[in-house]
Amino acid sequence: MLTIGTLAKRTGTKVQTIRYYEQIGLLPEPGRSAGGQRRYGDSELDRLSFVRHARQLGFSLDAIRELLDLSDHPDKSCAEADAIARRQLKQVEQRMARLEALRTELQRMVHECSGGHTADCRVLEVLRDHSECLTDHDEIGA
Amino acid sequence: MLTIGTLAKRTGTKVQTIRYYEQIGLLPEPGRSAGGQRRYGDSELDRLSFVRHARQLGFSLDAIRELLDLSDHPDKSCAEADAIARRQLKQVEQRMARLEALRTELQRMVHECSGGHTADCRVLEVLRDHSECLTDHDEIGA
DNA sequence: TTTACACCCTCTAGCTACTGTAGGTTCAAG
DNA sequence: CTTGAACCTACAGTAGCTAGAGGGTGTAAA
Repeated sequence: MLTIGTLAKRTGTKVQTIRYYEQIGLLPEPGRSAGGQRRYGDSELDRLSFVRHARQLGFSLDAIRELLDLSDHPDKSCAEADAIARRQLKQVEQRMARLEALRTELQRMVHECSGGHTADCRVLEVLRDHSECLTDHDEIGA
Repeated sequence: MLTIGTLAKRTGTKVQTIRYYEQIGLLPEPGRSAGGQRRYGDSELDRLSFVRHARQLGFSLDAIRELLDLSDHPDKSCAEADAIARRQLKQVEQRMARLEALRTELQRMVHECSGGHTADCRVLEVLRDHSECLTDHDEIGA
């Protein structure tokens, strides 16, 4: 039987995060000690590891909920899990493409800056004049 | 004199977002019509364009605040603006490296999935077994 | 002039995925 | 039996918006 702190250490999660996952129903309510403290077994350890690993791969908590549900029903078709993973892959690829454009523009800004006064700063100039920009006007926060 | 809606359209920003920027002090309080509606001029248009462009490049609102301040003081040294941009570039490069690792693992998951039942799903299996994983145990959400 | 309707106003709450704090209780070692 | 680390609940805060309620304004046509 593990305490919440031990579980946290084993999975690289903060204690609060574990309680949060329980609160939003991602982890089941665990057993308690006589004094009311949470006590975990191996199944909870596995489940939390699954969640953390999926988070590290960038899956949203909603996606993880679906994946957990699929994992709990071994007879269901694999297609759904596959679709979720493909969706995630696509998102990652889109983000990478977007970041690459950003990197290019940032590099340009930085390389062209000569280091004088802000009046002639290339960095600020580029930010001021959107017309020189390579990236377009759509989504922020890729 | 522009209404907030016009300003929003011209800069590709939502009306609410403009009011939000004003609220957190990123944009100055504009003049008002007799009836109390916001009216903007060209300087506000420029300032908002600057903000949006910087946001598109992934700068945080705090970083943008600094950049705006530098932009308002043409005699200051350019070094600070340069440092902010370099910091941002570094962050973008880190995120890209991280996403590349994710992409690799996601591709592996997806390619190895044969499409049967979830019991044998490669996607779920990889998530379950962290030891097969190439990415390490640190930050989430790169 | 009235009326229609798009647009504007403030205020508040909600989103994701946590993280931190306050004020108190439990557990295990010594 | 005492100490101190670890636990408990409950609530507030983070970034950067976004959405909704409930009402007021501005302008153009009838």
